[in-house]
Amino acid sequence: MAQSFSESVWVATKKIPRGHLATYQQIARMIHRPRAARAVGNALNKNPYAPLVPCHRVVRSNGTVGGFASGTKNKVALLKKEGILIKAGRVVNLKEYLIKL
DNA sequence: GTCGTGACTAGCC
DNA sequence: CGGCTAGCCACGA
Repeated sequence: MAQSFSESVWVATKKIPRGHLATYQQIARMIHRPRAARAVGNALNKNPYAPLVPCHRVVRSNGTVGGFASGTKNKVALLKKEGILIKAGRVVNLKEYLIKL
């Protein structure tokens, strides 16, 4: 499949199971670009699969939600709805929610 | 074809 | 512990 870097990002993000999270670095690693965490964020920002790609399940390696196009608060509320607790814009027990490769 | 920007990460002071 | 700098990749102008 001649998928572009961005497309690979969206595909990898879509694979995130409900109730689980992934870091930008993790996504970058999935697509064989462990140094492209920045590009991952850039791709998700422009993702044409808006509601299809759970970009809200992608957070920073630090556990902070980071920034989101539709408003971080909106994403935080959505994550909470999936059973993920957010505290002060940060994911609680991030390690427990992280997906396994 | 070159420059600048962005939802990042890791290292250094 | 906190802030800043450098490196990374892709895309738009």
